[in-house]
Amino acid sequence: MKPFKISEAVVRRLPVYLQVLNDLHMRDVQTVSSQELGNKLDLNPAQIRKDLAYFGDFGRKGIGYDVSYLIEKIRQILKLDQPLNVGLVGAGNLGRALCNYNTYLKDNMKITAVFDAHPSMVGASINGLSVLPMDKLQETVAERNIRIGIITVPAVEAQNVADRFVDAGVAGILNFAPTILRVPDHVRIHYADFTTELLSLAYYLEKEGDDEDETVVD
Amino acid sequence: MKPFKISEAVVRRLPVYLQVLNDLHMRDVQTVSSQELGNKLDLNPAQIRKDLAYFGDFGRKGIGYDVSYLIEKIRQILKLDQPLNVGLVGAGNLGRALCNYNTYLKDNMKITAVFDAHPSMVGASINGLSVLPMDKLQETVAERNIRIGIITVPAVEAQNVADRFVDAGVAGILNFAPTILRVPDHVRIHYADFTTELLSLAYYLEKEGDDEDETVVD
DNA sequence: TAGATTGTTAATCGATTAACAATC
DNA sequence: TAGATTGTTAATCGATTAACAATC
Repeated sequence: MKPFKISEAVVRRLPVYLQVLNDLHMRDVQTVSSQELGNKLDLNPAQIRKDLAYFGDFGRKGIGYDVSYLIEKIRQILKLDQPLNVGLVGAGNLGRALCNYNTYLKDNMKITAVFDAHPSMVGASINGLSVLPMDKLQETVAERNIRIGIITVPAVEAQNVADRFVDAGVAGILNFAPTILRVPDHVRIHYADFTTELLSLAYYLEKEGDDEDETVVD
Repeated sequence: MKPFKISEAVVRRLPVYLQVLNDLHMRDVQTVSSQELGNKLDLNPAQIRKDLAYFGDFGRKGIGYDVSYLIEKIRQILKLDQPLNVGLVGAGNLGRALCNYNTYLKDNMKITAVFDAHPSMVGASINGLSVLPMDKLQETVAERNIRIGIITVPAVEAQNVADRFVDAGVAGILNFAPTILRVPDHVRIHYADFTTELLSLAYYLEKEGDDEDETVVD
């Protein structure tokens, strides 16, 4: 077969599949069908099969998917089968929360450096990491082979931090600040701004006392 | 015109428009065209015009959109023109971070109660709020008219907390735990799991030493 | 008036779903 | 073998984009 591009929608579902599969694995489930996965995720089974089939023939007709094998394969696809070092700028509440989440980002992906522009914050210890000053960013990214930068600073400082990460040579950025950032094409940027989720959630709330499901405009 | 449903993709873009418009407003920009908005957001101008036109005729031909007026209108659409109380369960690092973000969730949307199952955490003060025990959840949601619940507890406890929120009568839930939750149809649930964003970001990183933009499979 | 830009229809594009032969 | 379930093609659905008349 020839190379082809996988759509973002597909890639975005892979971590979700992984989540459910890890859960099944923990509960010693050996095999799962696209039907069962679809039930758990509220997705069409055909879509799940199609998503997985982009990357290979992972299932067995009449049987389903071997849970452990599929976990291994998805981890390979997401490149989680190799070490991936992450740096974080902004040692505030959110930054500290993410550092402590480190256990959740299974094995190979790891926050290995934390930076903060505030002199008073430098030297503090967060989950075993000593907070570094911003002027150490460039060299630390190189030394520790950091390939992803996480931004947890206020919106006004986010672009500046992004520029520093780009200069230092990271390949991807995850931005938690509620602002759009400009980065060169070769750097991939994802947004994790919960305010977007929260505000769009407000749209769907019924007026108090209402009962209907439909969202309407007249 | 007759009632019709607005797609999720459209609703999800509204908060992003609001973000950029607020920024323009702060910089005293009076008027903006769909072209300019499109440049800032990397979106097609026609898409922006179409999105806004679902809700009304907010622009002026030959001129563009009045920034203040459009902000007002989008806030109305998202129901941010009325008070909306939010409760949060899980006073860990992430929960505390969100409480401190309170200033970001402009004016009307506000975290007005924080709960935690840990007795040692109860009574602690977070950004002016005293942490309440879980058995106060039901009555507090009613008393303070809380309509959205935020979940920032570990994955294993998330479903239980969601059930409590549902029983207490919230209309929407924002879940930060990396797990899929089951809620009745009349409760709207949104996910703010950053691990999904982080793992899918890993997929797009070039292998070290590579240079090309294309993501391929063979 | 001439230039700009909206609101909207029609065309295009892409993603989801249904259906089914292959096969475990 | 009979039942189950994949991988994949074709059909459907929905979202994005282009184009342009209306009009400021």
